[in-house]
Formats: sequence, structure tokens, C-alpha cells
Amino acid sequence: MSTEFAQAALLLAARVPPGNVLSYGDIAELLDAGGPRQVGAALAHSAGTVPWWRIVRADGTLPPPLHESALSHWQAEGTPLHRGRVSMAAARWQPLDADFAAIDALAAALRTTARRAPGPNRRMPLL
DNA sequence: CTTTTGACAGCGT
DNA sequence: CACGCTGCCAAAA
Repeated sequence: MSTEFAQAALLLAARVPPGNVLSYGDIAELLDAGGPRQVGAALAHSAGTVPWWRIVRADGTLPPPLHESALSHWQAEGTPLHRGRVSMAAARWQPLDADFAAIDALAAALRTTARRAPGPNRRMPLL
């Protein structure tokens, strides 16, 4: 079972529309919890259950093994690229007001459920 | 309790 | 553009 943060990170990642991306750091910042590395850890553990190619490093690249395979997805979705890497300025997802509401709710839920001993009934209020 | 380890980020050289 | 370093946060050893 994954941590609350991991679930929240994956849920948020799943909200990123095709053709857009968010950086690992963006996820952490939007959730106002953890850090880029925690987001990376969450995705690493997810094993394909989310559109992982929409979460990239701040410079628009992905670590060696993933970068190449991500290219086909980016091309298929029409993600703005620039010299083989994602053009962050153009591709970065700009959440709408409705999205922010959902994200804030998610972050708030995370804040209240996280940090307590892993009890039998820890549940993330889904979107 | 301390150390190591990551799908990271930013800055200096 | 490429390294190299430091800062970062949490989980695992």
C-alpha cells in the first residue's frame, strides 16, 4: 500500500490533460507537501497506472530509460517539444479555477490524513 | 538514532 | 551544454 502523499500525487498526475505536463516539483508544490523526489518515488512505484510521461523534470526531460519511450507519447499527444525535450513554457499545464478547487481539496485532505500512524482506516477522499 | 538512497531542483563553474 | 555541489524530503537500511 502506498502512502497518502503517493496517492495524492498520482491522482493529481492523472488530472494532467494530454498534450500538457507538470514537473515533479510542480506536483509537490500544488499539493503543498513533500518534495520533487517524493513525487518521483510515487511514480516509480506506480508502475504504469498513470500517464507517467506527463510528469517530467523541471528542464523538460526524463531520466535515461524513460525519455526515449516518452517521446512517442509526446508526439502522439502533440506535446510542445523543443529539440527532443518538452518545452515547459508551452506545455506546462495551467489548471483552471475548477481544477484548482479540486487540487486544493486534495491538498487539504492530504494535510489532515497524513502524518499520523498508519491506522487500519486511512482513506484518501477521492476526487 | 544515523546513514544512504532516489523517475528532483537550482546555481555556479 | 555538461558536470559538480548543495539543498531537499521521506522511506528504507
